[in-house]
Amino acid sequence: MIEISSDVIRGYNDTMILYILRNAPSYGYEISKNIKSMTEGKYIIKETTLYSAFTRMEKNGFIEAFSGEEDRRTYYRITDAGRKFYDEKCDEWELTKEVVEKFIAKKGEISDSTEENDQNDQNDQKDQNDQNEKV
Amino acid sequence: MIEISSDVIRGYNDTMILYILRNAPSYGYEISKNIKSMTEGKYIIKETTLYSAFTRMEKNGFIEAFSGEEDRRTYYRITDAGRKFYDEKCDEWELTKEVVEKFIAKKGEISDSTEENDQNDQNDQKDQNDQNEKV
DNA sequence: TGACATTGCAACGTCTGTCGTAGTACATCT
DNA sequence: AGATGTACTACGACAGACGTTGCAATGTCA
Repeated sequence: MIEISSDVIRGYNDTMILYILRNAPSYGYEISKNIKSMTEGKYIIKETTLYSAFTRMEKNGFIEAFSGEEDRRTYYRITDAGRKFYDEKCDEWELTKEVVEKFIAKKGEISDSTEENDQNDQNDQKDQNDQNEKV
Repeated sequence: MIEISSDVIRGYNDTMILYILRNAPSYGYEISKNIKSMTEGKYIIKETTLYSAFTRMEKNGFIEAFSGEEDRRTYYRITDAGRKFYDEKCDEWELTKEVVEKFIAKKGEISDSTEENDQNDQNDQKDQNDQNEKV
């Protein structure tokens, strides 16, 4: 069973939380359940990760805390700055995906000759850099 | 200009390095140039990040160091364990992508009514969890 | 009624990958 | 001779994630 390591998801926990808060204010436990169900159990955010994300994002002005009137929960709502940050993270994700996927071998796509071609491509690009860009 | 934050790419620097070493042994400077040219300058790995990745991956048995005979460079080659680790990282990437993209708003896809529907979907799933999974 | 699970949160310390800064040494170019 | 490029190494700081613990209210089931 493949597991998502914390290093990989790092930097996107905030984005996930903000995604949920974009629709409606919520609180810790509900958000964690939402993340779990939305990913069909593939990703379960740790409690400490979640609550420390709240503290951090409140400090950064991305979310605001308020108390529920009929319960003892601490609710959070997203701010305009939070929406802006979320949008930027979405753009960043597209770029990250593009970059990382250049280094990912899709299953069934690799043959020996293909690998050799890949290597040649890399060298070609490197040589171009040496000549043109003076890296 | 969007920049890729280190938190986001964290956990994939090793994968990028291993991708290059899968084709042929290489050394620090060449690898960093390869990463830059392969991503068209969109991602430039920091020297310290690169060399600390070498140390870590050698300790983990994913790569092996050897000296170039005609130069003073330290070359690295990938091991079988390194290839296995790389393959696992590729599988993990597919899963990570699937998970993260559930929380990413694609441009032009969002309307007010759609957002409300999203919210309803989340609540439906949450309620199902409450009843079935006893989260 | 009593035991146990769930809900909801806070505090504390640790770990790890990244990165800023700095330094060394040799080569090449102008 | 000085600037720039190549090829590393060492050190320390930082930040996000997470393990652990604790605690209090509520729900559930026997």
